[in-house]
Amino acid sequence: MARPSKKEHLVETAVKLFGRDGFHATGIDTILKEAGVARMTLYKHFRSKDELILAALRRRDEQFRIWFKSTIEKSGGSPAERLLASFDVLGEWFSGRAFAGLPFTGCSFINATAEFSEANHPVHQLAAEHKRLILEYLRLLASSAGARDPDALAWSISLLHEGSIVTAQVSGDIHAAQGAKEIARTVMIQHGIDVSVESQVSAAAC
Amino acid sequence: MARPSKKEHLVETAVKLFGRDGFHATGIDTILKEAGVARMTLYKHFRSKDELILAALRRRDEQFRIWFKSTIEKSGGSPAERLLASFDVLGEWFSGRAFAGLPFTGCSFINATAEFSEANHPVHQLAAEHKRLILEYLRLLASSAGARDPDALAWSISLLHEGSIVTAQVSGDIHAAQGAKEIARTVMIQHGIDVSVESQVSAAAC
DNA sequence: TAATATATGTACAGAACGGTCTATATTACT
DNA sequence: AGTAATATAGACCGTTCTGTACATATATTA
Repeated sequence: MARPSKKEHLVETAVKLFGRDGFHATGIDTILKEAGVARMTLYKHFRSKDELILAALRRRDEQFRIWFKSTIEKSGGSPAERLLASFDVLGEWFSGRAFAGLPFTGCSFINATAEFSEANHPVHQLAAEHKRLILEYLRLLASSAGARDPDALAWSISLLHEGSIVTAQVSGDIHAAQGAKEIARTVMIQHGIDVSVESQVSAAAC
Repeated sequence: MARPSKKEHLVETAVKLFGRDGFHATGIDTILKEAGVARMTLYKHFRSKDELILAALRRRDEQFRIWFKSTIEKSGGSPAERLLASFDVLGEWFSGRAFAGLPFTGCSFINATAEFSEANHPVHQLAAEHKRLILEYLRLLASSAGARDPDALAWSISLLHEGSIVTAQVSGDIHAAQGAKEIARTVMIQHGIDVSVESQVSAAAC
């Protein structure tokens, strides 16, 4: 039965509830009830709750990175402009307008390391891998943008991302993304990239 | 009994275990056993686990801010140099050399908002207040340093702090603090503050 | 010494936890 | 149509969870 859905729906429900309430606070029963899936169906597909957590995070990684990249690409600017646009995309996320209107509750991977602090734990490692993949994408943009040191620039942008995520999460700061964007602009100039407002305006005018 | 106050010891044990394993994953019994305190002693002092969580976070807030400020002051430089020194202090924290050698497991307040995402929840509000108090201190330094816009500079430094904390936590990046410090230097220059290496060297030579 | 807090161990309540088992229903394939 | 595989609901298991009850013990202070 239901080849096209039950497992998927289960994982997506898990993504939502783990993201909102955390991993330890969210019980199996809650997920099953919300998803409308039988108990044994879960244990047919996953050995344990931990495996469901891993599956949910893998799904979230895929979902987030696809959304993140494609939304940046949609802005359609130069690589340098895309680096800056990444902060606008974060701002969309913080506002709750992305991801089916679900309220922003921070980055699930940062949150995961909060609950699984051991670096060796599969959940923690998955979180680290997620950040690595995002960093890789930023490195590509930094390189294309002609940065003197693409690794260093990508790393800095990533750090600004994390800072804005946490600032929005903890302090509810609406402008966390825009503030971080201004810092990014300064950093990019330091890396020999032209990010003058004029170049952006002219690009938008094209 | 208990001149070294059982209550104090209980709260400090709670700080340690909540910080390491998270709030929901840490049971009352674990804390009681580790602290060597009887069950009823806990419930004499606190109405519930939630109240113990709040007490632990209040203690952590006090402990951390005192350590943070005093360690910065010890560096003894100008306000501008202290803003930069804050990143060295974070680096000490990340390395695990601070706080009785307990391994770094991220910021307990960021972690708290991960487990209590509702902005109205007392735990979340306490976390926000902690960040506010740190920001206030940074504002003081930024102002003393002669920043053109002390609020904006303090906010930026705070964001860089958060970014380095999360980068160290998730990716185990040893150099997160030093990297953030370099960005901070750039930002401070942008705010009209002299942070040339020469001024630091000469200050150190005095 | 007597009075007063405070801390103790243990047992227990009631709910929720992760995970298993079974018996039934539904599907896909021959 | 018949068969084999799989999804279903829900009872059930042992454990752990927070929080309570009670009777005892210890330490300060008057």
